[in-house]
Amino acid sequence: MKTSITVAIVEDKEPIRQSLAILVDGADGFFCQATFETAEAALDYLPGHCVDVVLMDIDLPGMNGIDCVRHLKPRCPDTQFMMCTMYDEDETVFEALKAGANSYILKRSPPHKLLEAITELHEGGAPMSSTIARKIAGSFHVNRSTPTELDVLTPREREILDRLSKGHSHKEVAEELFVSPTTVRKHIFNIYEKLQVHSKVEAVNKYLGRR
Amino acid sequence: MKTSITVAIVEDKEPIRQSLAILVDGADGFFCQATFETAEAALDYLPGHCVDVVLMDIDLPGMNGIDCVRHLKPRCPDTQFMMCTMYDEDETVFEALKAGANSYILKRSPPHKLLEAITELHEGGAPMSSTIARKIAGSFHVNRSTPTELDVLTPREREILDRLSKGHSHKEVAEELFVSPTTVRKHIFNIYEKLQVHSKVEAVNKYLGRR
DNA sequence: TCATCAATACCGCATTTGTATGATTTTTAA
DNA sequence: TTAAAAATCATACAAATGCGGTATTGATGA
Repeated sequence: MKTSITVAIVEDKEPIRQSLAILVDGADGFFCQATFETAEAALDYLPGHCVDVVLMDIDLPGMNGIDCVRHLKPRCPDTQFMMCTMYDEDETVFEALKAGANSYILKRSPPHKLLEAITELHEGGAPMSSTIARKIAGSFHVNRSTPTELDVLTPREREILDRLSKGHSHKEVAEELFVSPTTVRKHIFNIYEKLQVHSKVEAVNKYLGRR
Repeated sequence: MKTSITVAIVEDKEPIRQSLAILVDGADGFFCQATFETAEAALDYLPGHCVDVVLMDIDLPGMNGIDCVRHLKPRCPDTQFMMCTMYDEDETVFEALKAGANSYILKRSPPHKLLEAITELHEGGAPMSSTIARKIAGSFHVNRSTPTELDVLTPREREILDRLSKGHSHKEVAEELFVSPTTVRKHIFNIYEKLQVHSKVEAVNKYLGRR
């Protein structure tokens, strides 16, 4: 037989905590090992009894759920933390991820979705409510509206500039592209002429559109 | 009746393109409106005939799928782009998201998962293969411009770094601050130590909060 | 077909930069 | 008041960079 996924719940509101515990314990393959009303109580118990998955409310009395994760994650690196909350404000989401949460689910999700998410989380995924996922993906999106200035560069030149922008040296770029360092230098020289700059930092600034 | 989700496929390898098209067209509620072998062909057609969802391979001959998305997204802002590829290297994933992709699915995903993902994408989600989602969530945990990292710098060091970020040379900074070039170099060396970098571009990237 | 451009490559020189060591003077904090 | 941190300057060397010229090959286009 396969062992159950052990779960802990941190949630201050009695009825919600109860129904979550019942949901988890009632399902096949899940075991609700502990529930806590406060972040402090969880901090006290969990480091010695690491569970597979923690469902963490954010809006708790005293220490909030995000800070609780921040403290717990280093001490229970194998435990997966699922933020489980009402709100989906940008800042809260990103703070939670920075703190070490692996998943962010809105409480309005239907029960079967929650169980699915716990399983997915335990199997190495990072389940997110769809609006959350969209926020996260969108946070990477940069509108690098080609300021026509970069259009004068050849594809090769752009590739080299891109690597320079990552902090690579002439030699490193040469090795990455399997060409000689002198070739790279020549390309860079051409890039400088086209962009009217005289150093890497200036070129990279133009490339990344920061003025 | 509800209208079908219109889909376009960009994939150079014939058999994969075919089976994707058949999969999509054969399923209820989906309509494969167009397929392309190259990014260039997609760039030519799509801006005039925006579809709901584009399945985009990354490893294409000529322009790659990421650059293709970069060009298409601004012109088809309502179209959702799903990267659909073999590999899951960090850089590729983040580049795709920066370019405007909303979803990133590995080709090894089973067919029914792919259809589910298309639906989820169309409904406002951002479906990711689990390993990808974990990468993305994790990227917030470790990096992201950490204001705390710059806190270790002294005000003077920050001032110097700020001028470096504008593309000024050691000597120029020295003149601006009325100190000797060697002093500036000493400061820069200390900055590098604190930020754990070895070049101006890397330091400036950290200063301006890139990865 | 010829001209142009992109990509490759080499040589060389002066300057800038990265790294290291050491020292003096302010400023700040304990 | 004393110790620690910050800012200043010097010297030195090796590596990286910026700038100039030149040249071959392949692709593109007029």
